[in-house]
Amino acid sequence: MVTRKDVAQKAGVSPSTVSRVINKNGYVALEVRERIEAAIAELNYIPNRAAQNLRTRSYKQIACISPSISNSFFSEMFMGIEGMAIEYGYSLSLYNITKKKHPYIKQVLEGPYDGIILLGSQELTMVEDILEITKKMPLVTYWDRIERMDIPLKAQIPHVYIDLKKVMRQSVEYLITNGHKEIVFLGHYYNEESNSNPRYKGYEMAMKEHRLPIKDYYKIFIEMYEDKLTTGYDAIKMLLDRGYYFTAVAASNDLLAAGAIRAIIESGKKVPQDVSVIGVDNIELAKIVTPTLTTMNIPKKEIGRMLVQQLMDQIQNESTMAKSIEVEVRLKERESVKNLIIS
Amino acid sequence: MVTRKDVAQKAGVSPSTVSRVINKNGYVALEVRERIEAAIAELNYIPNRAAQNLRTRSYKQIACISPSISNSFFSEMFMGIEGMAIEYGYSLSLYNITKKKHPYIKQVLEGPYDGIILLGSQELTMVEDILEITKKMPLVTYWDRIERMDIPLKAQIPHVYIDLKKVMRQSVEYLITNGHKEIVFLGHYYNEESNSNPRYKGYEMAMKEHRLPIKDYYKIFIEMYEDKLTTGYDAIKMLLDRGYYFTAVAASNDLLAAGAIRAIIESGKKVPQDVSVIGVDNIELAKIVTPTLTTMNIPKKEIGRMLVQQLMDQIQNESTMAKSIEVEVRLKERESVKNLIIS
DNA sequence: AAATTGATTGACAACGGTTTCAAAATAACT
DNA sequence: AGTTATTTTGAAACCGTTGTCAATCAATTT
Repeated sequence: MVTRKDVAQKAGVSPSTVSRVINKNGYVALEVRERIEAAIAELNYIPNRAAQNLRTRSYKQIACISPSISNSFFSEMFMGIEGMAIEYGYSLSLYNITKKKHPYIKQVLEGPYDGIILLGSQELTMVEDILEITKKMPLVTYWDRIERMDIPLKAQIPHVYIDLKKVMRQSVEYLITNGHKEIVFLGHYYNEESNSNPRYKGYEMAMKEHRLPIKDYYKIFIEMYEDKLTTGYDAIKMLLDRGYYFTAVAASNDLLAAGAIRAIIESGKKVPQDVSVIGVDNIELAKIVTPTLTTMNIPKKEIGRMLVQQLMDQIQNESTMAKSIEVEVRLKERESVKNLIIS
Repeated sequence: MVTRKDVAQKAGVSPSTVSRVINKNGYVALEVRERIEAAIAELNYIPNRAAQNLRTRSYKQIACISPSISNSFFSEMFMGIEGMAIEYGYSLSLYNITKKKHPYIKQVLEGPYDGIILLGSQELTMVEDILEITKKMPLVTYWDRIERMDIPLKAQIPHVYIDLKKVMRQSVEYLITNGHKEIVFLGHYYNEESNSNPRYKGYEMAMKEHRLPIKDYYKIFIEMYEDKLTTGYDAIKMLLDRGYYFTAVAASNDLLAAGAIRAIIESGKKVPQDVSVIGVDNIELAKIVTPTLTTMNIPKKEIGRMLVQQLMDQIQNESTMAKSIEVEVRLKERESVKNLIIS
């Protein structure tokens, strides 16, 4: 292995001077710098990263713990994270957590990282684990569940979030504005009762505000798993088979919405002519589906960037204050919602 | 920061002994071991990874360079890679390369990695870069382009691959077996002439073998970009608009196939009743699309695992022989192909 | 009882850098 | 010419481990 010493010898200087050239700090005579650079090139010298890490007490790496990245929601967010991290000179390790196991906490804490970004879905991760990490290493999360935690706990975990209730409410209000009255909520199931389900609350709020009754069959709660992509399909198909009437489906994510569309089309109806569908997330799929999906765009890249910024804040300034940053969501209009008023 | 020294002091032993406990090697009296373990727990001691890396000259990390991981083809492969890497006790850094830039080579070579896995699509990466890396660090690739390189070059780059020609041929033969004769090839465009286009070659071979004429409008070549998800749609739509006749579309990946389906449905025809569509890849999308897509399943997870195995081979045994491993592809039947013979 | 073996420990030399400090050389001012 | 800044360098301490080696001590064999 070629070391700094070899370079120094070849260039006829001391190792210290070579360091100065590598790190571009301190004074180095032009002539000497060139000689050293030549030696570096000639020897194909690459500084030993482990030694640098040891000496500088920093790894220039952050770990990202994420649910299955096959889910394009998270992969897009990851892209945002990566882009921003690179701007800060950091690279990223990725840990996918799946349903079965998560010994990741130990691995990550013992790993060569300066900080951790946790993307959480559902209940895959435990609060205690997070709090444990927080004590040992800078951490920031994007974690659905955090919204449902109590204030003191929330205050301990830096996070970037979107207001799910608000999002769902906007989504449903858009449908209402377009003349829809019979709107099915196709959403996530939470272990707790539905009144702690922010998505449903948003739906409920929009409906109530506009004095629209919520019939029983409007309420569909689904357990989302990575491997169950057709749950939205199944649910809406059942509704249609039983002859229930509705003019729109407000899904709490695009996957469910896509399933709904498929069920509707298969039943012989048309989207959006007969039934409108709206989603949340705006994942790639939304552009591919027929018809293309109107949805609430969650700015995943942007969230990724903010996560990194907040983490860097902690790493660089040792600021202990756990920040909470809300990201706004906007409607992305496409083809899957019909305006019942104009026509 | 808590170091091994602190632990040693607390436990009343020498640092060396603490090391023995951590690494579980050498002799340590039971009683002493317990004392040390207690001290470790109490002090919340975590071994400094940089020091370990430096000392052992290994990072226990590998870098994965991949095209946009939003593409579920690659994210699935990544999942396979990650799973296998963990079994070997390694973790993964992920670098997404995009169209614009790739200064990744330098970054990765200077990074804390024991090896590199390169997932390549199209021409994003340059052969010279790869060869440069090969000289400095264990590397293994899954890279479409490698199949089109000349033998001596190929022999220098360890890789796992699928035979694109064979795959496409199987796909088309399946259509033919199902009674299709007028089959449109909807495939990738390569810079070179089509006779070095393995996908097209496979199509051509199947058609010729069965004495089926290839009409001009059967041949569609498309430049695939991440951001152009609708190119398959556009192409087939044009064909339909102009009134060309065909009973099936053999697409060279699922994205193109999905676009084709959408175009066909929009034109008022049905899939597979009027036109059959077959894809290649078997990405998640294939299950979601309506109708679900019959496609050639590329075992992405499996490829990922083999990539890691081959890399570990290099890392551990210093075996310099660049291996070439072919992975077999199988048909995954779903709903998008109609059997014209039975009906 | 002496000698051999095995278990158990600590001292110490790396590993390959960064960074502080002081010395030496050069340039800039009185 | 003498003094004071400013560049330019190398020596040396240190980062926190691993792993070799020899020393110690108890157990076993001759």
